[in-house]
Amino acid sequence: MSLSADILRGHTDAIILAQLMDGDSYGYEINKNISQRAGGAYGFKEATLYTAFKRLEQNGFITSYWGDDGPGARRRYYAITQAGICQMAADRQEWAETKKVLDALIDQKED
Amino acid sequence: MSLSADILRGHTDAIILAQLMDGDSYGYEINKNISQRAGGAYGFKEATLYTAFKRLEQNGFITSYWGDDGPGARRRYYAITQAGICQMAADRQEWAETKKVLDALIDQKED
DNA sequence: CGATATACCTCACCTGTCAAGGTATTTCCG
DNA sequence: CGGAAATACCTTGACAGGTGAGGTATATCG
Repeated sequence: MSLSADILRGHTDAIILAQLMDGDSYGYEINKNISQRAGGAYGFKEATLYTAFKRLEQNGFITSYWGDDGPGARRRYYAITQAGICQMAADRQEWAETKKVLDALIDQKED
Repeated sequence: MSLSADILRGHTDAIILAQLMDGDSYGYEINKNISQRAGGAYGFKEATLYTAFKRLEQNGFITSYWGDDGPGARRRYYAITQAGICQMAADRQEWAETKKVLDALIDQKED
């Protein structure tokens, strides 16, 4: 099953920040890691990804720099900031809360 | 904690359908029930609610009818359709999948 | 009679997603 | 060497859902 976009809306930033907790990375790689971790069930569209980077940087949650060119084209690396780490923690709490609320609302009432 | 709107986006329809599984109801009441079930952490804005009703009805997931006027103003009741019940089941599965994927991506890595 | 609660509805605006299109570099194959 | 493919980045315009602000109508209470 693949998830519809609106379902993930609002979690985009948290997902990217979580990836950057493992160390600096660049767009293509971040997206590949996300797809892999999600079991292929989900991946950002490029436009979504770069829009998110811009937003995150403007908010001070990440910084970026041009890295050494490896194989292929030049890469822009992103690093999480202190503020980004705080935001990430808040996002995790919000996700925990979301699960509680939605479980109560979409309530399976099974058994 | 109150949840930001984007987080719930995409779940609006599922939440309403879930409420209607308990029987026909009308806008104000549905919203009150939702707020209550969510422990006050969340409630739809009226505009969101009525937009959703219209969308759901156009998609054939609910039907509506004017009910007996009780106390206060006239009420429009909504009922879930067979298609709505199917949709609800699909939404629940999607929610289960969402939890899995997001838990993997936002990964707490605690202990 | 006016305030308040109930109850419904619409419109313009904002934000995030994404299809489509574009640029540049490197590698691989023939 | 030439061209295709993979890597890698970025922008634009359109679209959909949420929502602030505003509007309507009825019943109740003081």
